[in-house]
Amino acid sequence: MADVTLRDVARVSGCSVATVSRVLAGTRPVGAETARRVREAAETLGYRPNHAARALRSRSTGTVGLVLPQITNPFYPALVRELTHALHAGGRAVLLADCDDDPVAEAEYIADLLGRQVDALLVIPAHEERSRDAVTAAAARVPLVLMDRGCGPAVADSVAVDNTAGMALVLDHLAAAGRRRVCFLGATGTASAAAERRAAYAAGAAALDPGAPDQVALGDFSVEWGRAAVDEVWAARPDALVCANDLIAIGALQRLQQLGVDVPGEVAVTGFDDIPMAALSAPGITTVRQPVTELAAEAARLLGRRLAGGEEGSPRQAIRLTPELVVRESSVARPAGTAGGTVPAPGGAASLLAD
Amino acid sequence: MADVTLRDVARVSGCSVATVSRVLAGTRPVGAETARRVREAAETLGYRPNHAARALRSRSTGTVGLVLPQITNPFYPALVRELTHALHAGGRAVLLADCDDDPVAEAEYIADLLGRQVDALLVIPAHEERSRDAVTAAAARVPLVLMDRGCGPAVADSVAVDNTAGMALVLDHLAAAGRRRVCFLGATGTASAAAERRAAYAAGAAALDPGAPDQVALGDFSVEWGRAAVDEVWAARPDALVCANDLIAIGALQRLQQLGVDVPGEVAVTGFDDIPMAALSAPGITTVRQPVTELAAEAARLLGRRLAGGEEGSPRQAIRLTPELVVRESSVARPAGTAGGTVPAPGGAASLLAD
DNA sequence: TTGAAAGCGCTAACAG
DNA sequence: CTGTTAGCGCTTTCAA
Repeated sequence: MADVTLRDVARVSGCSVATVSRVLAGTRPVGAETARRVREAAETLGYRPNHAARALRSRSTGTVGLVLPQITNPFYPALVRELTHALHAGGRAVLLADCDDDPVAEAEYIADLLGRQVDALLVIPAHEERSRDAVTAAAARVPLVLMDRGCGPAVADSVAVDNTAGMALVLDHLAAAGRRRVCFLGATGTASAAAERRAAYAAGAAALDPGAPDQVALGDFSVEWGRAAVDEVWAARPDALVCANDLIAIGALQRLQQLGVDVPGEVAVTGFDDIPMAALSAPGITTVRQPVTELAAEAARLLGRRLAGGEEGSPRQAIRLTPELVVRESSVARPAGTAGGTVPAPGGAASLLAD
Repeated sequence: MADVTLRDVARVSGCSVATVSRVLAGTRPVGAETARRVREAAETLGYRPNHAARALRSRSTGTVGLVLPQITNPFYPALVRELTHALHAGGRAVLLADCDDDPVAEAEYIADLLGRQVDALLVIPAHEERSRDAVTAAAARVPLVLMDRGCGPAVADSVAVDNTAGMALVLDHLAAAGRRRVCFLGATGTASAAAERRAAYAAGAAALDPGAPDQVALGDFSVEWGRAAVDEVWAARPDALVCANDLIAIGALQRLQQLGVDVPGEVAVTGFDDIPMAALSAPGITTVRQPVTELAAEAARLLGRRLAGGEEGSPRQAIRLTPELVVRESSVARPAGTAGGTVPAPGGAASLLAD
């Protein structure tokens, strides 16, 4: 029951601790027979390496810190899931810190994680500017990958969705569906999601309607703002509301339903991110799905490369992954035959189970 | 830049490493002047304790493992948030493992976390029976607290919501609103949320309607089941659907709207948990809010007590916290004056911000 | 291919 | 109150 150490395994298998270490770590060639005996002894004794000792000696804890602005942001749980799986697959454990959207707390968590000898850091910065110092300092000490949001140019390797491509998918879809009077319900600020989606809308909407780039209402990424934004733009009688994320779209949809407006008949509504709620609202929301699994895989890969070494001098990488359009009922009128009674197919909706 | 060790601090402050250790850890009284010099030296050198070395020596990593069935379960992000905050407040870091509802993966993660010398474990078991062996074994090695779900009697300390009290809140509310033909849309299985809520419904519903305890449809905790369940019970023309969780309630609501049924006019719908989506659906769903902050605080407190020691022999504690009823539009007809046009007050809905 | 030995940075006896 | 000393369990030279 008590902890079995390398010495115990060495004694039982009749060789030295050094040999046992080599067998178990596979760092150097060891005689086949010896190796077998060692492995057998380790097995029967139930040997478990002591990571603290290993870390002290080898200066590597096999641990990665994950710093988030807010785990309750509905886009993050799926990302955290994929990240932990990708990192665990590489034999690493994940230390989680939720900084509650506070850059000061974020800096403290980062310092604490560095003190705990994390091998690397994965950070979704809480703030475009105010996270920069802490992130830059941390990036000088360990490999660090930024995710989802930016934090100034070339501060560290980064992985994020291609917001411009995503917005283009939405606009193409709306154009193909014959929508012409388009409005954008977005968010203020310089954060990448807000700024890039805004800019991509402005760039792409002119092709639909010369006046569209000016039909813009800016607030924050919330349901409340989505509700309020409808009232700001409804007088222009748009036939499509392009929302900068799914929460805004949900709010817009609620307000439209309250006003008795037919969606998608009178107006189409689109979101961005594909959070679980986008599939569950009625009508389901057409949105841009972030490639969460690929985002996580890329982040893990970048970390792995830097950890493997030999990349010290290589330039920062900024990886952008192309998202996918998920078409649901909020942008496409149902075929006439299925108007009543049938359950709408929740297009590719992930099944949510909970208790 | 290079790592500063206790020796460096000792040399600069002119005393022994032991003294420095004492000052910084506060384990023993140290002369005021010496302490000052040590602290000053540590400060100017930028000393950061090496947690790996500390862990190796003191057999305590200051780290707690958190093992979850599925972070994407919409009830867990808020719980994870509160747990990490509560534990960080106690100076502990959190190692996160998401086992994807697989008890085998769960056992592996638990073993890995133990190998990493976590001081304690917080486990939301993936399965009532199949998680038991791994949990029991782990509980023999470190303090372990079970959360949210059960895992056999007296396996470890546990913290969960009082499902019986929660269901009683719902039934009282419906009775006061004059509802009499009540149906339960629940889940099969022996997991505590399913079984306890089912039993509490059966016990409480008889007071409303002698036939109500038999008006039960059982599936799983999903939106899909919520939709299907309506069709199973609708023939009985209930005036209230009591759902075992919010996802079932969301599905039920969707199906009812599709059938053109007025909610809450013809039928009231209630949920359980108060996940974010419950506030965002239209109408908002009346539900039982789990006391997430208190749940987390209790779990942290139990862990702290066991870690402080002196409790080795004390019996397992099973703490049940009383939830709160959150009344929204799905169970209460709007006052006549506010029927049209105004934005519904999203009763206490947490503001969700995302990008 | 293997073993002996030297620590990694820190804490905890044990003296003084 | 403070210093000396002995390791925690492991990896990694250096010799054999």
